[in-house]
Amino acid sequence: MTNKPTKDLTPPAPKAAATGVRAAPPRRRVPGSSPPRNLHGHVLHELGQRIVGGELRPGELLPREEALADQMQVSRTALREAMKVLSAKGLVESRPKVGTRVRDPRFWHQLDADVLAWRCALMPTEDFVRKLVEMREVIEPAAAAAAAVRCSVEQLERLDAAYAAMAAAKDLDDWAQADLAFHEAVLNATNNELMASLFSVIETALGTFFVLSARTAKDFKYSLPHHQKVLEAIRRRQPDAARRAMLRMVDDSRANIEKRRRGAKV
Amino acid sequence: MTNKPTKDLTPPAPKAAATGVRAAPPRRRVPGSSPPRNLHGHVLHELGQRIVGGELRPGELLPREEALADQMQVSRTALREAMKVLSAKGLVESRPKVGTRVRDPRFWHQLDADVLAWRCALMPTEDFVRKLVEMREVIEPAAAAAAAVRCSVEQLERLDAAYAAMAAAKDLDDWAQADLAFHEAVLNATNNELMASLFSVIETALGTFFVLSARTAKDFKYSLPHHQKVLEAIRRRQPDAARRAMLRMVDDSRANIEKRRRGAKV
DNA sequence: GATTTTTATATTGTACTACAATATGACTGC
DNA sequence: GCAGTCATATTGTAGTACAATATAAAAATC
Repeated sequence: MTNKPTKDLTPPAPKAAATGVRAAPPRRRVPGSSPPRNLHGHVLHELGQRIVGGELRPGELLPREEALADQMQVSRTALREAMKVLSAKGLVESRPKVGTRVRDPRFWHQLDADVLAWRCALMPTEDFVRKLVEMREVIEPAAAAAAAVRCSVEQLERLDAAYAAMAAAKDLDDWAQADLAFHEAVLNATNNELMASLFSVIETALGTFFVLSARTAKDFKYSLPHHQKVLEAIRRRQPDAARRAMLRMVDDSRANIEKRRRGAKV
Repeated sequence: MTNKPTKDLTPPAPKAAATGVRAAPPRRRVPGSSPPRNLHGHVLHELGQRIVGGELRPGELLPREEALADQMQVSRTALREAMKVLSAKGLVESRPKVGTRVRDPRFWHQLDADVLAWRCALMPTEDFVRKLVEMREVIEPAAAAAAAVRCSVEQLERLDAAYAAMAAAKDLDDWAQADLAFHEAVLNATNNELMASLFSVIETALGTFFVLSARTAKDFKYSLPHHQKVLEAIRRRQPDAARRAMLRMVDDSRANIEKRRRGAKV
């Protein structure tokens, strides 16, 4: 577990110091987070993806700040601001004299939107998809039930609007956007901001599903009836019906994803 | 919604620049997070608590970095490192020329351990406790069921150890520590790190409960049988029994907290 | 020779300065 | 009245210097 200070950490950006613009790394477009326009944002993403992606392994000691800043072609100031954020997400730990170490995944803030997005930067593993689905099965039926009990008329209107947008969707992109809005509206309708903050997980799960099902883009509206049942149960203030309808939706989605996986073994 | 640059933001620390040590703010000891030893850690906590505690209101424009750094008696460098973390937690948003603004609570990362701890820095509201309990009702029964299906022998041993520590607890502190370990062990036993990351919520909920029940510290072991039922159900690989037992435990805990609240209206 | 104490040293932590980038708002011209 | 231009305030970035800290080597002591 010795350090390798000579390991290549240089980002793909081919010294674009003149323009100040850095070339985007050739990675998949991640759903949730918009590409950073700040320098420390770039550094943050770069290091975050390398750590979560496994390129930088847990326990590994990063080069010292000055060297790392040089390799990344940024100032130590910018690097440190990125490091503080990585540290806040539980990915690294810095101590004087000893250096900055990648922490064990046990300490990572797995529900953080960036961490989730970085996990999906590469094609997500079957195991990770399973875990995402499990989270959906736990969260969304409960949220639907709570929404049926407590949602306001404004929140119901937002649900209606999202459903209408899904019904009117002309392509997969439209559908994906409206679908996301629907599930976010359900979480918000619980009037529990802790529940609503779990949207990062749902968003990642749905985004992954959309990517996996992208090649068979036809029949993307197949789950519309499921959504309608959830909506109607919430409107009628029937928590149990809402829970069951949502659970059916998620289970159906899981079955669908497993079928696709078996079909076109990536 | 105009800015008030003269608003007092000076921390309680009475210019302890000579020693470098800052006086601890007279706030409640928060359960999860250890007091920061770094300067930007202090600044982070200070600003975080003020924002989450409502002293700095959403939409409000903070003083510019130089002025704020002066008021906090730290360098702009340290202040900015704290700001980046606050920004990563969704609490503030900085833009050139316009300044740093406190964001709407809708954007706060409510599941972040620090944000949760800051919400509990003041006495938590009844509403917040209700939301915490709702989260427990959703998360923990599902986790217990998943643990019954998938937990390993090592994980079961950790559960056993935590239960033994609870049974052997001599005072409320011992009990609280072991109780926390038990619930963490259940989450870990799901073998789903996303589920395990929800421990910050459980920790906050249990911590709040301990504080609320501190004055009636006798009979703190009353929930031991509940824990035993959960443990045995997991050991016997009975997910439904585990789910029901855990749900009973949480509901019992909720009833208990409501009774205390009605009794000693704070 | 083993153990404790001291010292050296490498790395992060903090402060300060200077300047670049950027978005707002006022000003100008039409 | 409206579009375009420019001044300006604030954050963003870079660089330097030094303080604090923890490891490891070295020295002193038993």
